[in-house]
Amino acid sequence: MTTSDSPRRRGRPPGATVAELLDVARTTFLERGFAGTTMEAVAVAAGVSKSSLYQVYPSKDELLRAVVADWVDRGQDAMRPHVQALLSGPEIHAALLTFVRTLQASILSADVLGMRRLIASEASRCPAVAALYLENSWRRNLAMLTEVMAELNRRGSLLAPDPASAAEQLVWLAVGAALNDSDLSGAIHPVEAERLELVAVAAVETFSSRYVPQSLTTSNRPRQP
Amino acid sequence: MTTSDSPRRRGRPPGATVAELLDVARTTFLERGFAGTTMEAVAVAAGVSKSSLYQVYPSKDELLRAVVADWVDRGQDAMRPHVQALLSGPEIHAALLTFVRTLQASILSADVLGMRRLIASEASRCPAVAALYLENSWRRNLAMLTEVMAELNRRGSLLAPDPASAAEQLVWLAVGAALNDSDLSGAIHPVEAERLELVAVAAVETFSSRYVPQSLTTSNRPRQP
DNA sequence: CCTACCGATCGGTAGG
DNA sequence: CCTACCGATCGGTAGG
Repeated sequence: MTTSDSPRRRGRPPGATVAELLDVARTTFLERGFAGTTMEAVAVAAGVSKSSLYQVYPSKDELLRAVVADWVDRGQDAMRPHVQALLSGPEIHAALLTFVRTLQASILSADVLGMRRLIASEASRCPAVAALYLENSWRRNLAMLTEVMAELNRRGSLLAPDPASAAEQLVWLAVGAALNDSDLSGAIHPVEAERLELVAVAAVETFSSRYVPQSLTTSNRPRQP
Repeated sequence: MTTSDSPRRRGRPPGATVAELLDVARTTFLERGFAGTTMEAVAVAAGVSKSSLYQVYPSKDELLRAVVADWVDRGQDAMRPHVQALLSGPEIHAALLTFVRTLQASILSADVLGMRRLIASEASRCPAVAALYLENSWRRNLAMLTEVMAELNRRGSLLAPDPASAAEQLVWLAVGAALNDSDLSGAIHPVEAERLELVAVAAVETFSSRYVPQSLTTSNRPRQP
């Protein structure tokens, strides 16, 4: 009843608890899925009571939303340096291949695939959560890549009058098949590295055929595939 | 007690009921999702008792499996004529564009997107169901397209030493972005036809840059995109 | 005796 | 912060 109770005697600081809560919740969601995760399990794993958990996140859906928002936030700029690297390489073909490999490693990591599945599985029930990811992560990164495509176009390294289309094509050439396999598989089975590398090379080859000016390809790439 | 009771007085023939059951179940799953669908709702909608439903499908998972198996089965050859049409067209560029449009219309139809979401949402819990779709529908159609790519290669209409890679690239250029949007959206919102057509044209353009021999493109397609 | 079906209800669990 | 508990729901089953 009194307000004079010392706050420090009642558990950990809320700030630390919130971060820990989101981490524990994310892990549990990834391991057991949304439906398979109980609020009690999250509370126990985080070392708090169910009541406390509900005081911070008034519903299971709100907890999911917070987990996704936090995750999107923390990964906000993870892709930027790799996209920017496309501008610094002396040779466009090699830079593209490096970028595609990085793109594959990022999008097809167990963590990202798991979050993607979690989000997709609840997309019909929680459209706002899915939209959060689609807008603030996927489209944000795609816009970043589009910007760089436009800059490469200005420099004459690419002939891509529609940089947004070029960016999308590169992404889907690079990860479409593997992403589909993941979405339609039970387990997160990392694609074999060997096959992935073949896909990466083929993606860059096809992308270059369309967008890299002949003058740049002939000198660096044998004409016969 | 007597065996002279006429069987026809006791309910519909099981065969007809099974087909109706699967249809009702599929519709309900698509409308409410797997978790949102109760066995009772399916039974009621089909006009049978829950007990009867359980006698045919001993569990909800088995019902899902049967729905997917039936759906995959019935759509088994839907793609074949469109893939084959790639061989009969006099001009490869036009044939490719027609095919890509058909591919988009098929994969991005409300029905197929809905089933895909249903399957993907339960993929971690029912890997066998997801595998059923991945193998007997997705990969089957892709193998069909690969065969045709190989034939086009033999005829000299394409220069695709790796027809499987070419087939995959065409598919992902055509539907990657839209499929991703659908997987990460709450509702089945058909992509705007205008944007989809732009994607189709761009997909064929990029695919052709890599795989259609120069001799075939220069005569039919203006060099400047 | 059998098959197909129904009304009723159980045990167990989840969010809150 | 915890224990105890609620109203509701659902997959699956048994008696007739």
